[in-house]
Amino acid sequence: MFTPAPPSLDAIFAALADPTRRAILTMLLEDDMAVTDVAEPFDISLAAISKHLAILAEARLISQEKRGRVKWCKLEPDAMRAATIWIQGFGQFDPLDFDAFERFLAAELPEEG
Amino acid sequence: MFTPAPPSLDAIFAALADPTRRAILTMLLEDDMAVTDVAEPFDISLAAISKHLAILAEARLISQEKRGRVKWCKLEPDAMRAATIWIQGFGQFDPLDFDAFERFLAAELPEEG
DNA sequence: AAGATCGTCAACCGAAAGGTTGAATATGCC
DNA sequence: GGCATATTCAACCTTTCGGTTGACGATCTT
Repeated sequence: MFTPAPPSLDAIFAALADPTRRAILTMLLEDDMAVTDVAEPFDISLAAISKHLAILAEARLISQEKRGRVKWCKLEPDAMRAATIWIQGFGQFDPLDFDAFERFLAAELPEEG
Repeated sequence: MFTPAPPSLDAIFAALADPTRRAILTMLLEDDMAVTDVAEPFDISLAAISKHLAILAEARLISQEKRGRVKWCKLEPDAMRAATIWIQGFGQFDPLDFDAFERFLAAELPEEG
């Protein structure tokens, strides 16, 4: 198809809900990567990684371009921006207990590396 | 438990991945609501809504307080903020094709009301 | 006390998620 | 051509998800 359907918030948030996929996105922040290289640090099969990448691509969080036998994966920030925009539709949150928030982040973020 | 576990990004994004739950959050933006009133506009059973609310509460996107026989649901923006913070860890996205982005929003947002 | 209302629980269901393995399909290299 | 590499496909399995229904425990009302 020439004009593919826009990614849904369903697809975007669902894609982001999996820790493996979030880790993949973080890896792609560094550089574009081939599927095999994406798979390398994980303990799951290459086929499973391939599926994860398909889900990320479906949500348009990444794009995939095949050059030769290698399929390159590239971060596509637009979909993530769409997610934040939706969330920010919830308005200016009240200015808030930043200490508690920092503690929350300190506890949460190491989980992802 | 006195200090419940912090919500995981897994739970937050998974909670946001469902359109019914996003609609509920949007409703709660207006005002705190009782479970029955949350359920009213939807075509699914009260039990199903109750489960959705439990998932939102587990992710700490809402809190629930029982007063009398009524359980009040209240938006809790911290978890959403955590989600945006994670996403924004992806850095300053390149300034971008706003036309395309506007078109994307026009196509996507009506779905949620 | 009786009856209505609010909400959850428990058991069940079909579909989707996330994983596996083995075969298949391209492509690159000698 | 023949072999190795890169990736996906197909079939399968188990667990989770989103829904249903009916019974139940609380709580208000009369």
